[in-house]
Amino acid sequence: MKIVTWNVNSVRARLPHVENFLKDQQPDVLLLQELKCEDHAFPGSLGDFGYNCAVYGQKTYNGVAILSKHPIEDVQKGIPNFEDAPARYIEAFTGGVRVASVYVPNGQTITSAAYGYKLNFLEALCAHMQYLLALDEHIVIAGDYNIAPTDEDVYDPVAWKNEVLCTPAERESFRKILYAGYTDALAQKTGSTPYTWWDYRKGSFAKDSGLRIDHLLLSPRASDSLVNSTVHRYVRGLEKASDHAPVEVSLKI
DNA sequence: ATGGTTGCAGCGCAA
Repeated sequence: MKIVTWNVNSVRARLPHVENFLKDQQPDVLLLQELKCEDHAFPGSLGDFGYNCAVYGQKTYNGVAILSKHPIEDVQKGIPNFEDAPARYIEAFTGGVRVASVYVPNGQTITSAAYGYKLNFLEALCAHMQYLLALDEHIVIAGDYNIAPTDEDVYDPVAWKNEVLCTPAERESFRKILYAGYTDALAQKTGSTPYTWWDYRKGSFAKDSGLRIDHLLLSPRASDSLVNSTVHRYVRGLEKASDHAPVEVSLKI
């Protein structure tokens, strides 16, 4: 069972890349973030590739979706018990796994209202993820968390010290989710750099100036079935690429 | 060099 998360930075602008990715990689489930379109504008062609689609769209900003080769059931849009107008969370049960596609707010700057909102969002997300653990299912909550969990996940930790994406409060929020019982599937990967996002500016990808901010968090049951995880870096190197690469886990289910 | 790039929308904002 292959599950992939990918912030596409506009699904319409990225349509050829998404189609090619589905054809080439054949994931069972593809979790998308930053659709930047409403439900009616979501490309219907993706269904033609053999995927069912659950879409929570929004005009211009945000938007998340679940694509699956398996039937999609029990769809939940938005984090329960969290008043949150932007389309940043969608959850469903598919192929024996409960999955969610989450787009955590960026946070802009530490002094902005957006930063406080980000921390509130993370608190609500953590509470809901804790609730889900009681179901004792295979669960994969994946997406753009907009947090680099440790200095190991940053190309220049000194330059990024206390910058948004790397602040102690954000990292504490992330650790709370792990302490609740989730496993960061990519955390123990060694070898090449683990980055998932490279800024469009300053030739960041060519210099591998990246951060690891896209994560797949696994419930204990899902973690026990984890076979492999990988970042599809080549996708970031394509013409007209998203600034995020797809990130994959394979589970033995 | 307080910059740089992208997407949406149609100007500045968010990232």
